[in-house]
Amino acid sequence: MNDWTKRIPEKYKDHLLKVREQQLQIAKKLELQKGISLEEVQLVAGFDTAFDDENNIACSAAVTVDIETLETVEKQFTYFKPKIPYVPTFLYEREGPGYKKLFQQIKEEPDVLLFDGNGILHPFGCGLASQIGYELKKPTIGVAKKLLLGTFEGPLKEGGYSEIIHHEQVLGVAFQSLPSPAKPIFISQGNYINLKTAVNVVRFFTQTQQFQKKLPLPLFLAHLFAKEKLGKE
DNA sequence: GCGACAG
DNA sequence: ATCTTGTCGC
Repeated sequence: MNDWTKRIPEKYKDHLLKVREQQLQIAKKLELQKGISLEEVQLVAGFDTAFDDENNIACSAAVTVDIETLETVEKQFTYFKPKIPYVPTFLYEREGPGYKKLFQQIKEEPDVLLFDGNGILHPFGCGLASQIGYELKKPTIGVAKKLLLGTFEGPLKEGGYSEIIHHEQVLGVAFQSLPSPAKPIFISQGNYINLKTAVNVVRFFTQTQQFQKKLPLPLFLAHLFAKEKLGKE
């Protein structure tokens, strides 16, 4: 049995243990069977955050891309002060405030939101993407660069994928978006979307470009934009 | 038994 | 996440 409470700083323990309860409650209410279908997806927004610990400031950015034309239709950003440090399994507590503020600034309603991190691929079934999808009532997908938990059959060939299993449950998919030396990315459902659609959306945005990228285009662009607005090209 | 641990 | 040079491979 893993103990995910051991790395919680004493200072934040009271608060984070309450958040843990919320995660467990939200996990039960997620819509993961039906939700949006690929045909209904037109605008996809990628969200990412860059940090400047020196000045205790962070910048969250969102870039919305049209799935048909691959054109950027909107870019937004906002600054905010992180309230807690990064604690494994509580990423939402650190980056969530920036995303909620940012979402309100978006004018053209996206159909799907992509986040750096996990959805249900989380020890309590409720990662960053799921928590936000629940609060905003929007279809969301989590895309992580490192595996938080679970196992999958590898090695993967370029373009190949494999289910991520944990406690005999399929919690996501490992997808080899780039050739061999590179590690795969880990896709999981946030809310209001099924795994198949989530994987198709991410795959689409990593392959339909002239230059292959590890992360789906909206996330790649949001990452650049957030860093740019923090003055750290 | 200890430790792993999204960004 | 972020700090950063050289270095390996196609």
